[in-house]
Amino acid sequence: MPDGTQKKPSRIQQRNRHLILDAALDVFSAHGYRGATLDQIAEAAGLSKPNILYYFSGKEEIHVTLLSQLMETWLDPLVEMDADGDPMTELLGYVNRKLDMARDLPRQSRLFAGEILQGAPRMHPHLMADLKPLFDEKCSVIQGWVDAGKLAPVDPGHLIFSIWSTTQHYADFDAQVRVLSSGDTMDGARKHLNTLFERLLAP
Amino acid sequence: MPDGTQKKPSRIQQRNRHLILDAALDVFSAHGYRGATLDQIAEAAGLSKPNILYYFSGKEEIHVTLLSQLMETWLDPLVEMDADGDPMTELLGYVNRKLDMARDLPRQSRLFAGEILQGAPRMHPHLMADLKPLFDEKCSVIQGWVDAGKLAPVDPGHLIFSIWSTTQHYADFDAQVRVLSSGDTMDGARKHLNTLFERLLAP
DNA sequence: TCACTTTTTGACCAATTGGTAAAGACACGA
DNA sequence: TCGTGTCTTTACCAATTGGTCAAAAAGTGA
Repeated sequence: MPDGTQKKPSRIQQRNRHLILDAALDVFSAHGYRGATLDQIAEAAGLSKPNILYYFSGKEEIHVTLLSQLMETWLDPLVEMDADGDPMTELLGYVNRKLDMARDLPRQSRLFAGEILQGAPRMHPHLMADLKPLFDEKCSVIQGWVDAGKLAPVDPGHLIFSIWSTTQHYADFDAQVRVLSSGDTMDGARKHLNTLFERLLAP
Repeated sequence: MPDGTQKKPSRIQQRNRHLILDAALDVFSAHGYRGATLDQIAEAAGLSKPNILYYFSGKEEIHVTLLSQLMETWLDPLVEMDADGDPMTELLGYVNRKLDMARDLPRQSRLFAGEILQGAPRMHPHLMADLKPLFDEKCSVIQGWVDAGKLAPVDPGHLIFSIWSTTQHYADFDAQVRVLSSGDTMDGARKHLNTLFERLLAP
């Protein structure tokens, strides 16, 4: 088995681990943890099942690896929100970055949503360790902006929830959105959400 | 087996079908379709597995029954939105009714979310047949309000998406919300969402 | 080329899962 | 009380699933 403690993963190891994780993202995001099978992942990756288990110790390790990687990507746009910038610009920028992610990384969004939906059994520690402190910090920043009169009074926590829910909706509920709307969904969504949060936040 | 074509389901049939559906709602909403097992449902219902299959022809029929029942409940608050009422009152009323549902029926919300998240494999027909016409109708109503100058210009479809996403977020992402907030979440949510939509929609 | 390591595979489990068959327990009107 | 239809259980499948193992194949450096 590939020794995790060694420094240099071979070219082949890098390629195959990447193939597996990408295939697993497809399968897990489409069917959920329990609904995904190693056979499906193996076929999507173009490898045999035992070969997959040569690179990962089991189904759960693949899932956890995916979730860990996801956490970084997920927090990134929020990290970028700058306490010293213009409040409205920063917040609308955050909204638009989240909307970009819903458009460009829908599989990741659905993987995350599925995990939370089922009570975050595998992600709870990550939420506590990584998300919570960042969330609290950014809430303080927003509260500071409100106190300085640069934003209309708003509950920072619920504001962030609103940004998350409205943007991720277009990835997570895509099947529903597609039934109900025709054509240029994302353009309309962007315009609508910018208006929504601008009107909410203008002092 | 209980003949579905007959008029009178016995007292026992009613009770047991109800027991099964309630247990299944627990299990399906917590683990998703594939993640739920008949044994779990049977145990939660306090019946044996073959006994469950005496009342339902299989796992899928239980799920579909649940989804069909859910559709009615789910559309109800939107049906109630009255074209002849005061636009702002009607829309805020809708927001608050959806928030009530997120608070009182989180299992149903999660069952629905899980189904959509996985591409609505079993619900797509229902969405087309029931949800779509209602959605279109209410979009027209809202557009009428906008045209009459009673609301700020807004895209009706995306407005409805925003209402759905922000309210259901508190049920579907409950695990995350609970990590991040303390105590009186629902009260704060209600105040925040009323402000948000009032500010968006005030002409 | 050869020895040695890394990668891949085919054959195989044990456990779980959705589902069945048939016998038994129960309810209830005559 | 009996007989008939409703309900429940015991015992069982066949298929799927996550995972193992030893051996074969493919690289790799000298």
